[in-house]
Amino acid sequence: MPMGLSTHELDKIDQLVAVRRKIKRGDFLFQSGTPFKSIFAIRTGFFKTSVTTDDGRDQVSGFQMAGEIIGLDGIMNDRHACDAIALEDSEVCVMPFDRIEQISLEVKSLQHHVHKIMSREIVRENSVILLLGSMKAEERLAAFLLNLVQRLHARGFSQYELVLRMTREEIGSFLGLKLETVSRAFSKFADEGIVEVKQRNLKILNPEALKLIMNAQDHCS
Amino acid sequence: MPMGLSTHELDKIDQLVAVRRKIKRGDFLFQSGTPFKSIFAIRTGFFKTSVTTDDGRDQVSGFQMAGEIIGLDGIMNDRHACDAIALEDSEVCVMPFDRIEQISLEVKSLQHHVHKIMSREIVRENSVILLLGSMKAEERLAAFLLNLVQRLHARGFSQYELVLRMTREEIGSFLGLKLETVSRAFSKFADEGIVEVKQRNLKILNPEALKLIMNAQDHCS
DNA sequence: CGCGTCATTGATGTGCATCAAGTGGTGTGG
DNA sequence: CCACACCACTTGATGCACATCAATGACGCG
Repeated sequence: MPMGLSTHELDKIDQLVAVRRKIKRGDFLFQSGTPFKSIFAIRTGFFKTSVTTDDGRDQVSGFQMAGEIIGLDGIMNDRHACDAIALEDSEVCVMPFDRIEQISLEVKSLQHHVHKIMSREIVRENSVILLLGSMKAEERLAAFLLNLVQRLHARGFSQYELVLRMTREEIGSFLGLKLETVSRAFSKFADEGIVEVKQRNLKILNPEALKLIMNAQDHCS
Repeated sequence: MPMGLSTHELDKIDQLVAVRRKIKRGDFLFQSGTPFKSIFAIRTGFFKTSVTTDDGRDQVSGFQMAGEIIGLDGIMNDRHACDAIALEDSEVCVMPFDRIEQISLEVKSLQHHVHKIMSREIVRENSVILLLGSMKAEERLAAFLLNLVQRLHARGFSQYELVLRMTREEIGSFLGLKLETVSRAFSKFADEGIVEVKQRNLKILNPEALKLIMNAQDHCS
């Protein structure tokens, strides 16, 4: 959250985060097509967002953890453009977007903060596009794991150990791969001593090797 | 641009678009890593944006035409996160972002407009992610062509004819395919009488067929 | 006119999807 | 507390879509 605010400004911002909401594992935080009112700051838990085509194909477009913001896609059109589903019991701060805009008129740093958050989402999606468009299966998984552990580490968790909150199928959907391919890549990494996989518990033994794999850069023009 | 403004508000907004800049074909509008100051509204011309990994891989992340906004990725970090290159001689309105934020504090509708534009970019990227993650070559090309012609049509151009401003390789890069695959897909569409391709001039003879191809939905789970 | 760039088309290879069988962990009801 | 069913996962065998390699053709520009 933005720094260097007066107490008056802080009061304003407090009004935003007044309402909280608990979401059970497997439940929707919001669904594509439903009216957009608020964005959400994840307090605890873990979510996935997924987009759907007219013809029923769908794909995981991101995983979100505590401290991250979800729902920005709804601003345009006043309707949510993706589904958000809790992968574990979670709690979010409900932040009505019209309130945010109103307070942003008075608190300049909040306005800028909102812009940064939206820009960050654009940049994040850019890197997903890059991943999907130009990386091979193992490179994708390596990039995914490094990204995940880096975000967890920034939140005070271990730099090497993590619990995957999603299934292999959901990882595959996010990475544009089939679950079998994800599974095989995990096994290969494990064989090579790069990671230790026990169910959804993962230990990264050799992060440097993962970075090398991610940057294979051999083939693609 | 936002509607229903007072003349005073319009004056404010006029201050934004005072500066224009011409970009020659092949030149950068901005480069990844350079300081971010402004976003740009394309007045005339055509651009591509491309993202790059540390190891030198790069990919086209979008094509932008007149009336579209470019540069939103730079807000976070105050550095551009992608390259923007003109595919033909172009002209843009330079809109200093700090000015936008300043005026947004006074003109509520402008603030909301900015949010919508950023949200639209997020939604657009979501659909690119969906395309890259779950569609086959011909489906991708069909979706690409339909999207392109739809945007051109919204700008008063033909619903069926267009000139491709980019090479096959750039299309391929955007779609996560090799140029040969793009070329073959074009030839296949032409054989089937769905389109007429003469170099970069394209005529869509059967838009419905393209929509069907895009929504093939047969295989993928 | 000749060269460079872009595009087409064919032949071959390969990475991942698909299909299929089997394992292990978890939760439920007897 | 155990038996059963279910689901997530692993692993192997096979096939196919697209990449890769290579040769040729069509523009456009100096």
